[in-house]
Amino acid sequence: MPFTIATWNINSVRLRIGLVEQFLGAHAPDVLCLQETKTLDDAFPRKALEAAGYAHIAIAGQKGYHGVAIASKHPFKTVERDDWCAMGDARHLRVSFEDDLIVDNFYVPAGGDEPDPAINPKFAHKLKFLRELAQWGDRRRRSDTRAIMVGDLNVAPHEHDVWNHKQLLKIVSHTPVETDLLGQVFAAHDWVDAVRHFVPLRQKLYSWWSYRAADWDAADRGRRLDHVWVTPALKDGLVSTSTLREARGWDRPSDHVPVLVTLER
DNA sequence: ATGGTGGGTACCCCA
Repeated sequence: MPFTIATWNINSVRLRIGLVEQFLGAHAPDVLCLQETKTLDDAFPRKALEAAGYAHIAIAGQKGYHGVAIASKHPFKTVERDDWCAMGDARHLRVSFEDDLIVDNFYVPAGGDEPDPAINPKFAHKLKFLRELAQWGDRRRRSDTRAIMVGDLNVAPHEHDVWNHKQLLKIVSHTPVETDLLGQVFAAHDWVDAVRHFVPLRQKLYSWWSYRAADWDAADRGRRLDHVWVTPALKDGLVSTSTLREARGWDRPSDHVPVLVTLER
């Protein structure tokens, strides 16, 4: 049975629940992982997702900032939430399914504007979060573990994950210290980039375009900040991927678009 | 070199 997972930084799930419903109606992933839900759990639009066929919902919210959620057509076996950098932020959820498939959903700190941890505490926090992720990856996992890691990792790791590699080297999300650290996270578990598995590294691909550009589509100054990684046990089952650029042009859009991966589980 | 827009919240935080 093919299984489709989607990840989407929604930038307020309450404001954009209509877009979420539209997306689910059109693409019907088995599992949708959201970031930046920006709402307390009590105010999460649970009923709308249930009505769309997603009866199983895991939420980690906080007031105003951050917040992640996982909505699923299939029941969870376990739901866990880790605290990263001992900040108490709602930036992570892990669920498993009856067949022991694991899904981790992350919202990595954006890191502010100044890429210097000595003067920018937000950037220091981001680097610490990525170092913890690399350590987390060090935990020994069985070679047959079937796990998927998704989320807004707020790092565009490769040259063609940004519109201008040379110019972005000084910009938070594409600085060498960040891309090196994300590389360590990636290597720690022998992850497979399920999107780049299908889209060659030489081809530009973005999942985020700033709200500040006058014409995001024409300027096309995007970055690929949203990722879907799988363990080697799932690699041979990878079927397809899509990054829904058109969603950036929807009415009152998120600045991120959904990224989907289909695989045989 | 600068400032641009869009969330949340409560007059300022964050992306």
